[in-house]
Amino acid sequence: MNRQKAARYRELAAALREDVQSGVYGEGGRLPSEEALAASHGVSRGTVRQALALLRAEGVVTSRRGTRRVVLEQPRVQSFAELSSFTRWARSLGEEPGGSVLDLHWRAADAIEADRLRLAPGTRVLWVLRLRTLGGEPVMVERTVYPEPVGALVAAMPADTVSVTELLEARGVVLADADHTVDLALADADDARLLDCAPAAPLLRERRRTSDPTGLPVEWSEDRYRAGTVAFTVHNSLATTALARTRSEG
Amino acid sequence: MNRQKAARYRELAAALREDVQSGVYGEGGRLPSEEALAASHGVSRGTVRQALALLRAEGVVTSRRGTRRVVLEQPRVQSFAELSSFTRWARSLGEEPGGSVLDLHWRAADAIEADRLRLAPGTRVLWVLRLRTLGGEPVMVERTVYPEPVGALVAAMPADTVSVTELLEARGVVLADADHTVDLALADADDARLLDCAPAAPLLRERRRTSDPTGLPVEWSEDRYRAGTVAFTVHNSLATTALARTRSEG
DNA sequence: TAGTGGTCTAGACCACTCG
DNA sequence: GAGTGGTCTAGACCACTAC
Repeated sequence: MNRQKAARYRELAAALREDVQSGVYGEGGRLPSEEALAASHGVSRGTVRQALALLRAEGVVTSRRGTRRVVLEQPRVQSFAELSSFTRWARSLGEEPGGSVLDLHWRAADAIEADRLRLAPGTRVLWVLRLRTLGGEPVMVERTVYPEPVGALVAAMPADTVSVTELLEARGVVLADADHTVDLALADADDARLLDCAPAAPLLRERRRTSDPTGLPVEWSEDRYRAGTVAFTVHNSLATTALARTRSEG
Repeated sequence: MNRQKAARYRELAAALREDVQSGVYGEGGRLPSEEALAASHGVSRGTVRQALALLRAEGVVTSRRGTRRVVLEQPRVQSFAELSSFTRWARSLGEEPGGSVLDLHWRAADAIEADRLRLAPGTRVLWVLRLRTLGGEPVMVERTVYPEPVGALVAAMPADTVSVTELLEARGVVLADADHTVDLALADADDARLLDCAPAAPLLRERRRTSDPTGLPVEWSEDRYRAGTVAFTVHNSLATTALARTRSEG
């Protein structure tokens, strides 16, 4: 099928991640030197460094010239896959994701949509309105726009499709990049009705454009979360950054 | 002073970033091959790859096996330094940052603060309340807690210090990692008074812990932005992620 | 001063894209 | 099949930390 062997450095990163998380070195403890890791895992120092760079980006370890790497507090990290898919995210939380398509139709892209999807205004796009639930409770209203080829795939999906993202991937659509903007919005009439909140109630809004490996936009979405249901967390460092979405602490 | 020569790959990244942004390759255009860049800049391919990895993380270019790298839409990227400092961020926007310390005192850390700063509960910490303005308009209320050594530096600062972060850095405090959580909060009485909004008005909340290169927490802060003034944006890809804060469009 | 991570090189092979 | 980026190696030197 679609299998391929993982790179050595990814395997190594996974192994080290597990060691760290099972407390082999202890929080605040020190990792072995790169040289030592290279020897003990039978790879070159370069490969060890690639693996450690991943852990660094995830906020699992620090790194500083002159000293061994230090184990940080356990971060909550999500893979790109979990971020792209509400369904995957919910499952990784151990919650039951649900959702229903409330509206779906083709229409001409307005100026904003065209800009976001890098299309000419007026190009045909598929517009979809979905309600997302977590354990049966309504949590988020999702308004998504798909360009022509992807939209056709979405439109052809059964009405009760649980995860659009997963099905798209099964159809060969590859998601590689996403731009998220998080801010605040007020519930409109639809939001209020669907999320069971007051009109003009504050919602956490995430707008997102996802692209394939070519840089071609695959979807543009505006998601509105009921207050207190989610928070977005980002770990960032001098070198790199990692995004996650969490269940709000309330 | 504190100067040091930048690494070759960072210089190269800066040069390429500039080329891309000045449209040398055009949006959607293709970069020269790694081999070609190595030759033309007189470095090895490894160094070129380090430089390109930076641009990849920033969302400036894509990368895919088998094809030249493609120029993406211009992303708004912020350095870690701009994210750590309200003042630097404001300046990079061309806006005039302002701020005033409204309250500042030593006290015993409560359970939450102790946890966030990885201290024992009851440890002495410095608590600071600040109002931040952009072009004279109140924009954000900042409640920050500093552990002992850093707190002493902050407490010793002149009351009209513009940028606490910059002054801390000048005093030798190095910021290396930050964890951000973005969600929604409702204005309490203080917020409402300071931000000139209604009590219980929705605000965009950012909670942040910043650490030094050792992994030792340096500050913990809860910032509340008036609705419509800022948004947080994140670019993330299969490999990496980059965070930014933007002036809200609304 | 010894040990460590950061940078850089030179070369190799592989997996993938595209004409 | 030619060209490209992804992975991996082996070795070198440097900057910094900590003793």
